Amino acid sequence: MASQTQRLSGAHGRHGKTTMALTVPPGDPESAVPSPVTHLGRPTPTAPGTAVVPIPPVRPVPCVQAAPPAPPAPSVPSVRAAGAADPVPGADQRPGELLSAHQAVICVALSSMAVSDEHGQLSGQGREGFYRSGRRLLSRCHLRIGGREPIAVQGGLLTSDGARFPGVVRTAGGTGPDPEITVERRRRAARRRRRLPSNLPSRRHRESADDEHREETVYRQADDYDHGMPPYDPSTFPPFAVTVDLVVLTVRRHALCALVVRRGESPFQGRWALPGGFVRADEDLAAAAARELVEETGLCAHDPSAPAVGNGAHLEQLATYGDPKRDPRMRVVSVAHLALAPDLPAPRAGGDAHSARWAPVEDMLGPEGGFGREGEQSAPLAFDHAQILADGVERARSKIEYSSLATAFCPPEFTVGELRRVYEAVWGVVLDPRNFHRKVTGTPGFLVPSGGTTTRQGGRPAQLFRAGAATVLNPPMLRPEV
Amino acid sequence: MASQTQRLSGAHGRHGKTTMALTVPPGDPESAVPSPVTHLGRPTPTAPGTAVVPIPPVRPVPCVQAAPPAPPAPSVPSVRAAGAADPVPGADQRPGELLSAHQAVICVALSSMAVSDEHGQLSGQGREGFYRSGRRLLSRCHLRIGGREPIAVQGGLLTSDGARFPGVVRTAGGTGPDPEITVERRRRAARRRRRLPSNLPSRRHRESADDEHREETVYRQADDYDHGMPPYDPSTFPPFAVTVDLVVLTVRRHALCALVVRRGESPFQGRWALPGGFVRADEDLAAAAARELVEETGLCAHDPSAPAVGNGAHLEQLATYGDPKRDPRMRVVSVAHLALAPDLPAPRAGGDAHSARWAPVEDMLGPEGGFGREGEQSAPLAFDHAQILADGVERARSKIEYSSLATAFCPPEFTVGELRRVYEAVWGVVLDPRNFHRKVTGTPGFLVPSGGTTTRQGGRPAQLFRAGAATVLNPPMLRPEV
DNA sequence: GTAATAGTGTCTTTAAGACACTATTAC
DNA sequence: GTAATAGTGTCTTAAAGACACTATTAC
Repeated sequence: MASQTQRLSGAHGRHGKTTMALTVPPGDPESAVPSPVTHLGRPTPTAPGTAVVPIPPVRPVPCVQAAPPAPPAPSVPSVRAAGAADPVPGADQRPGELLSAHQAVICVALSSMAVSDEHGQLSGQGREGFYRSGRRLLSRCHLRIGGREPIAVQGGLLTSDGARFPGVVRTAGGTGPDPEITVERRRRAARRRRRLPSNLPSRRHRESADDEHREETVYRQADDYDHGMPPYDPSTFPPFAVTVDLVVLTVRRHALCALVVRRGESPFQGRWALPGGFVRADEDLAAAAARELVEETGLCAHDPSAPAVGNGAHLEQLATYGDPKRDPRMRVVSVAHLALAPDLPAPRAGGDAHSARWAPVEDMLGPEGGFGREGEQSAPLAFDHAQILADGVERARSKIEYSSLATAFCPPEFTVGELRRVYEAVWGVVLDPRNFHRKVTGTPGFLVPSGGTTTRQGGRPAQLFRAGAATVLNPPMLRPEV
Repeated sequence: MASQTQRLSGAHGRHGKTTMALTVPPGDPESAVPSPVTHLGRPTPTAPGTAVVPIPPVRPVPCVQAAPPAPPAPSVPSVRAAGAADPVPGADQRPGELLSAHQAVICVALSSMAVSDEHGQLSGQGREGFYRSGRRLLSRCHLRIGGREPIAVQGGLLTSDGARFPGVVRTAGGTGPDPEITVERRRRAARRRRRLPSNLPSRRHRESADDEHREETVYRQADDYDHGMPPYDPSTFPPFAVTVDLVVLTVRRHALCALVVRRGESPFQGRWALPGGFVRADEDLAAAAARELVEETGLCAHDPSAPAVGNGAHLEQLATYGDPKRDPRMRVVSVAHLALAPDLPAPRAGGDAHSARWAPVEDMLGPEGGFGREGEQSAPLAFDHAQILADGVERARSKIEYSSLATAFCPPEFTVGELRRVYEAVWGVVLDPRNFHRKVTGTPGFLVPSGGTTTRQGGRPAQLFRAGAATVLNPPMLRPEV
């Protein structure tokens, strides 16, 4: 491994200028050879224009040289600020020793940059801090509270121009496991339009800002934290991905079916899954679900305030699933939505018949995923999608009891018998046609006659209806015992 | 402004070694002066050990020197890989010219680092790429599809050791606004335990991995995107913060009340808000809600599978709110939960009576937030919390119709009259005591007599009951018309 | 005693469950 | 004709609404 020595920058450019740069050997003949991967900094100590230094042991990070001139300290009420270049207790700073660039942690967003030690903590020691346009904007403010300096707990970049330096202070008589005061310095560069998520939930704060920075110090009493919970600062919010998953239900051939797509990649490669995708940066959750619905089925979700018209589908939020282990790759929180659609010709999914289908929910929710029709074995759904599907089916089953949502499974015009078959398919029961007819035609606003009749189901011509303005069924449609 | 010239690194350390380092003038006397902010690289061209270079115009980033020796290209099926050091068309690479360190964008996590241009895009040009232990792990693979090179669209670091280089290819006859094929190279460093979120939702992929890297190329046909939607790659998932908000309801003095806390900071400083907080990295959503509930009220949420025992509160997920503008600071998706609690002595909230209280929901859900008792004006709740509260109240109102959840508002032992007053407070109606008594005592499993009696409500001694095993009420408790 | 709540019983009304019967089509 | 579905009407039963009446306590 080349990890014990590293070639670092310091290559001299034109005009004798020196720059922060990763070293690349000049004129390497292999550089013109087609190669998809360029390894930089391999151990070639004899290459011209480069130099190799051993990696310093570990943190703390020593300061390269003395600190540059500094502006006067911003006034912080009730806090005495010590010099930033004060040697931090416990830090074996050895001035003059150089820091390995790859030993340090450097965090940047756009044309700003933050440098911390290898553990990702910003303590303000050495060169750590936040840089922009060549100026260190955020560095540590030394605080003394009652003559004591807080013990640094964790440092972190909040955004591209904001950082957080928390610490804790123990008073002399403290005996419990928790420190009595938590102190945070929050610093951010001014002159940015973007607001910072610096201190979302804390309750007390004091502020001090000068022309170039905004700085806040937050004090938390230990009794803010009950039951011995360790102080947790929410501004170090962990990275989440937010997705929407869709439970799209329809009634096909007297069976309740759900739309599933086949996964092309691991994990769960080849398994069926619910359709879904990531929520975009400026997209509402419902909009993301509607977009996915359009992409997968071509259905437009109609506004829930308007009655069902056209071939719009009903779409509502179902529940949110956020088990930390639900996706083995990363933390994904999925906001599941439920869509109820009339019988559609066929799933689209890029024209690939193997990648999407309507699957009877009965086949997917049995023990161990059950078996499909014609004996085709169907593995359980990917991720926790079986649970999401089960929750969606149960929501649909209960919701058609007390709402007029069953019409969302029907075409714009339908007969009483067709609506009854929807109830029978969703609930998995048989209903008395005469009592059902009395119920639905006797509930005001549930169905409105459209005038026509049809014999598409055979038998005597049946009246055609449209969904009425009523959305709730009171008294509800009673679901028979199983 | 000092932005036109920058002091850059190149300070010589001991032993003549040179390192990538941000410049700090040696031995600056002011460095020992107490100062909370250290500005680095201020325009002091005469400072020893430093050099100043003008910022190069803009991107593309020129390569400093020629590329180092490169390993053989990993085999990628159906793709012809060109050399990474090939001059990229359109890049006015001027070897020998030095790059301003602050012109470049550097993205790093832990002891890895990625370097891109100032626009945050990783194109593989120049020194751009992903570095770890001094080796460039991720760089651009030049692809040619049908003799054409994809047009780079966007580059981005996926995680600390994974990057993505998408591009699009137009065929000769393409006329529509969308490119016909989207190509992505996804590269990640091997030998890390952490799984990568490289390609969550795409369906087709081919892979090639060597010992040091994992690389994937993803092709998407244009017909994957319906209705002229632009290609959107979900692996560039935007940063979301995920929180839980709590609608904690109780019945106090014949009124349905919710727990609210006063915000100490902007936005909505001084306004009341629902309690809540960030979901931790390895925490389930329900666990986060239960933790917040304990922190705010001291109540333990009991397992929903077990019947109500002790002073545990009922806790269930309510809905998720993710409007992009719901928090002016950043994108926050909040998973709201509903908790039903018996009447508690007082909110805790660090002992500060001004920072938390039980507020009647009637006062908060009226038009414009309404007014509190005793004429105290109460501003509308912060953020979209009024909507969340309204949804939570409606959930509670409907759920006690068909479930035994109303007992969650009661102490462990309660009388029929106390339970009736819960229904009356939640629904805001008056119920006939005799019919109510017949209903609740006649529903099997709803109430079980505990044997004792009480006269705490005055009048004739009333039997004490506990909540029974039944969770659903069938037929439901009918809610009178308003 | 009054006033309050607790509890039982009766009558009425609503609406669901069960089912007999007729109507209209396809074949 | 048979077989299917569509639709109406009747009887029974479950359960809610309304309310008279008694029971037991505090004061």
